[in-house]
Amino acid sequence: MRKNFDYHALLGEKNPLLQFPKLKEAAIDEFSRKSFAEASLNEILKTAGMSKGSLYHHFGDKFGLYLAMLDLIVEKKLSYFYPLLQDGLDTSDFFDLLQKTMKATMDFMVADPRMHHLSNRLLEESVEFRNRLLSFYTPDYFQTFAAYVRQAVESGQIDSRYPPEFVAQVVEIMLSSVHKLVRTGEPEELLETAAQVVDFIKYGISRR
Amino acid sequence: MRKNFDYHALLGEKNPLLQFPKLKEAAIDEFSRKSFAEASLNEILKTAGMSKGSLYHHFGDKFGLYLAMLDLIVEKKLSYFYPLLQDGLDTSDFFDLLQKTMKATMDFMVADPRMHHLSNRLLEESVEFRNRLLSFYTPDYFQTFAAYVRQAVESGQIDSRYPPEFVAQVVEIMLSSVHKLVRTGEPEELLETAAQVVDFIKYGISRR
DNA sequence: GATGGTTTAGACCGTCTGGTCTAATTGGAC
DNA sequence: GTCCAATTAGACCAGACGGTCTAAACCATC
Repeated sequence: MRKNFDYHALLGEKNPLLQFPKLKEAAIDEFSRKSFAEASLNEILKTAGMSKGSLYHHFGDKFGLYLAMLDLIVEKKLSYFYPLLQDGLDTSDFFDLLQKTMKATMDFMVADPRMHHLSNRLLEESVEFRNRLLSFYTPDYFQTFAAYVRQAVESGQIDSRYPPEFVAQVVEIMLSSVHKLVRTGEPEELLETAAQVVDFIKYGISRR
Repeated sequence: MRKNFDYHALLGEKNPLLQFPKLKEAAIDEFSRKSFAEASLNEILKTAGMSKGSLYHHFGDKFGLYLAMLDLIVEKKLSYFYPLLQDGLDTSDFFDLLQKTMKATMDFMVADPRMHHLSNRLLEESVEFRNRLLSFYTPDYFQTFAAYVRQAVESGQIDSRYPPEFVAQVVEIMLSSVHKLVRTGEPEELLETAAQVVDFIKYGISRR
């Protein structure tokens, strides 16, 4: 934790990473392959052709670089979901919402698998590390499916024999595992697989 | 890679780790919390109260220790599945097999969550590392569900609209995610959750 | 051109890493 | 007790790590 450095200045439009494209790429590359502790700052700097002085001047420390990078990724990921919310989405049709979310998640994953990997890798970091990152965002910034699931149970779309938390977990497991289900990444495959996954979540695999 | 050291001697009944219970515990602890590269050998040694000389004498290097530990874990995990195979299991009933596998996986996870974590963490290691480990086992040692799935598709238990590989992947995703679905770990909860998961995989979550 | 803040370069620091090596200790065979 | 191999202890090594710091370079303003 560096003194006299305001990490908040790294977020949003003034994110200094926007001015260092090579650093951004090098960071995403390294942090998607290794955990935060395992990733080598020296390696990132070498790849990006940046000096240590510059990095510490702009980002404070290793954590600052990670935070700045994550902010860009989060923004990128959200950009895949904004269209959904604008297109007059009917959030009362749970499975339609699920299918669109699944497709958006796959699009994001295919567009840059490194970012998808990085998101999943973050979930494996220590609680302290994740909490420290979360402290820079408002609590409801990352809303999960839990709310919609509860709604869908009440409206009778989801069978009430399952506890809502169970369903929410299952949905999140499938969303974070899309990379294991997509093969080529071609647009038509994504559409088909997204439909298939939702179909599976909806009706299961037994013969019908 | 250490010269003149036979890693194969670490496996099976003569696994030297069996003679160093504290080392075994320390290793499982560290390797379940950190990746192979991230884990600290010095920390393990300190915790186990063992000297560096001893470790390198018995295990060759860090990799040897990991291999020996993994061998014990694999054996432990298999011990949860042997009973299934012996009890005159009807492998033609896919969903019965699935439920028993699910329950065994949960039992294993609850008995020692560190081992379950470690198995999952291994899947995140580099391909080289995993291949190096796999080279010490016969190819069919870790059989997946793929064969049974294909069988179940042919016998009409699984809907043929899904590609068998898709179903196999989905099953493996759920099996590796049991820790996200089990809460207390009490025996009755495990039974219920195992049934619930299989029910979900079979029929989905839609109202019926 | 002079001034002064911003940015960059990279030598350097203490710490930790996995691994090596040698000397001391242990323990069974005779 | 003697011998010798197996085992243990831990000092030591080179290299990598994140981070600090100072001096140079840059650049806008006048």
